[in-house]
Amino acid sequence: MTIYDISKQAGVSIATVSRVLNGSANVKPKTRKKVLDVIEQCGYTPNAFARGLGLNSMNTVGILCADCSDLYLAKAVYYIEKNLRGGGYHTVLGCTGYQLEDKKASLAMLLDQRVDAVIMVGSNFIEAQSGDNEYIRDAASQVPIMLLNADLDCPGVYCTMCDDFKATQEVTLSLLDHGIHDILYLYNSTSYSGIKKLTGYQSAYLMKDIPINKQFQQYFNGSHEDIDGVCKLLTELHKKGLEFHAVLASDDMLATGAVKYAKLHHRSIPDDLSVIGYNNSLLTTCSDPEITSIDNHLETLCSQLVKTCIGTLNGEEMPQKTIFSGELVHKATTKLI
Amino acid sequence: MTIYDISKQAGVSIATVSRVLNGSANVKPKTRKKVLDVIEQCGYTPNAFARGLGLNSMNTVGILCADCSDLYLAKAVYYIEKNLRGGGYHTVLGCTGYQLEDKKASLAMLLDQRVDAVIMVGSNFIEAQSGDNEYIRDAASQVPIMLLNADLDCPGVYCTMCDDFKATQEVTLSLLDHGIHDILYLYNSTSYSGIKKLTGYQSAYLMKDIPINKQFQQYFNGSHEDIDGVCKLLTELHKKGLEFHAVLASDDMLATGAVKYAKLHHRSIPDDLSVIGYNNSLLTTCSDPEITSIDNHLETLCSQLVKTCIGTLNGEEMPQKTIFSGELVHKATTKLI
DNA sequence: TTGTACGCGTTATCAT
DNA sequence: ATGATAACGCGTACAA
Repeated sequence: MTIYDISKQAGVSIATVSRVLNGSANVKPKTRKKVLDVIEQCGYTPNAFARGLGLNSMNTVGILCADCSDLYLAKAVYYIEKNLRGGGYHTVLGCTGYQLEDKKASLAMLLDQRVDAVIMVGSNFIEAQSGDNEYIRDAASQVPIMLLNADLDCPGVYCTMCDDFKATQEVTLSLLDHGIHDILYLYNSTSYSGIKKLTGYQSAYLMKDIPINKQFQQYFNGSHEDIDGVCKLLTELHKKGLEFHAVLASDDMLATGAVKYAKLHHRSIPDDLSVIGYNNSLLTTCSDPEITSIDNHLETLCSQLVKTCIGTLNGEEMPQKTIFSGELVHKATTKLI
Repeated sequence: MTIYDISKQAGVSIATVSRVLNGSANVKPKTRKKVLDVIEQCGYTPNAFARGLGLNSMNTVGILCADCSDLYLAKAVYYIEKNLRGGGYHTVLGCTGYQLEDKKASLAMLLDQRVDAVIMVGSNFIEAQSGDNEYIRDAASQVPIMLLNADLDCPGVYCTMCDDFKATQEVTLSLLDHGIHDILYLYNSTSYSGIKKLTGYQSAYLMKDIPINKQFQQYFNGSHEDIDGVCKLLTELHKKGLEFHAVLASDDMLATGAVKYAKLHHRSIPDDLSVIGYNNSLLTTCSDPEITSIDNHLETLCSQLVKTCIGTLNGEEMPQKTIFSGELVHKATTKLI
């Protein structure tokens, strides 16, 4: 069933059918109705490939994320897809994993597929070595690239992020002000935003002129679901004699591990130990006590990102960087005001 | 940059370029090299739309799920996408929500986009009223439809699922055998597999000739993340005087709520109360104690589903139904063998 | 082994 | 307001 079949049955030319299909004004109401009737009756749908060939677009945006089964990334994908759909765009998804070569390959696949734009979700897409981001710059010369929670200065690259630095800085300051100076910072990512969070923590110490103990910055090198591993790490530190009265984690999973550790060693939360997570995800309410966590307003970020994306595709001038603030959500693992 | 440009620069016809591109055997090695060099040098990529138009396929499969931020569905999407990519297919994602009309619209979008097949993830896609599944049957006449954890008898529809009935039946039997007769069954879905799980529970009572108390079948009508709501529901039942010494949940989130309830009311797990979840997700290890849960081998299901999908697309004869067994994974909320 | 020419189903540009 | 026709870029049957 093609546009020709419709045109014949309706007794008009394909041009007229096309006009009806695309809502062109220049078509007599009576003709329009006739054509629409035939279309309805035949259950005709325009061929998307032919349309794509002609317009050089299938209204499709690619989403890249390392692992869409990750609690946080999954939510991001969800919000982004929803907003894209609302804007009339299809979403093609690629989970790249954390290896650079795989990221490159996935991005190349999307470009081959002629997506209109690419959205890269998660700061892990920006590598520490500037040269390793070259493939993103290259891609940006072909289609707009949108980054969520990452930063890359380059024409065609648009960044939407939460000010993670400020968020951890403020929380750390607050803890220090309450007399808790031995804050263990627990992190599992050295990505762009991972580093931002860490430096936020460090800067608070600098501001208060309190010396930083490197022992208090602990990198957890395990899977994103290995809560027990986190518990073990803290237990080791504990046994080594490291004293800490707060755990600030770059991730709710890590914070959950900290709560487990506290229970295992009968340390009372929040009196003896405060725990603060990041993302304010479902995990914060699974734990007992529920975990205080930094919320980076993911839904807002995603909504704004897609607005910027669609705006750009419409040829509008859009901001290269959009930055929101995080917010500490108090629950039961802290006794701060 | 088109195939014409390449053909000119290489001094051959577009047919030869096309042959090189598609790995046709009938091309002289020397010619092939020359063409490949030009392609390499120009960074040429075939236009996917034109290719799609000619072949009537862009090697794209649509995934539909109600909510890809749901822990379980996200994992499914992850595995499926991975397998599809491995098989050379692109993935377009649609989150439909739980409303029938939205599901219909999403499916229609995918068909308009001319995907090669559609994968519907989650039993919530099969409605209780048979007529409400008509849109799926219609779609199946156009492209193969793959169902994960759902069942629909219809040509062109392929089902891959876990035997949820057997899984809950066996667990319930085991509890009954251990003398626990007051098992609260907690569920939040009346989908195909939701019903299967429930009837598995019921059938165990029938087999043992133990009367069923309807009070023990509790439907939780809340959000998929409302752990506190679950806790409240159980508290209410408790206060009403309903006695139960086990909670069998259709979902780990519900089980997490049950653990919370137990703590709140100082009921010891597993001595006074056993708790069993479903899906064996991350949530089972977030709780303290860790939750015994039924694992339905999602990764295996997804891998098999994609095999069936790709096989079908290759014109091979594939089984209409593939059924795997679930497995109880013992953790700390049960004392069964 | 290679080249020519047509078809795929649209959109868009001109005429009329 | 409508129609004829040329792109769009590729795959492929057929010819050479």
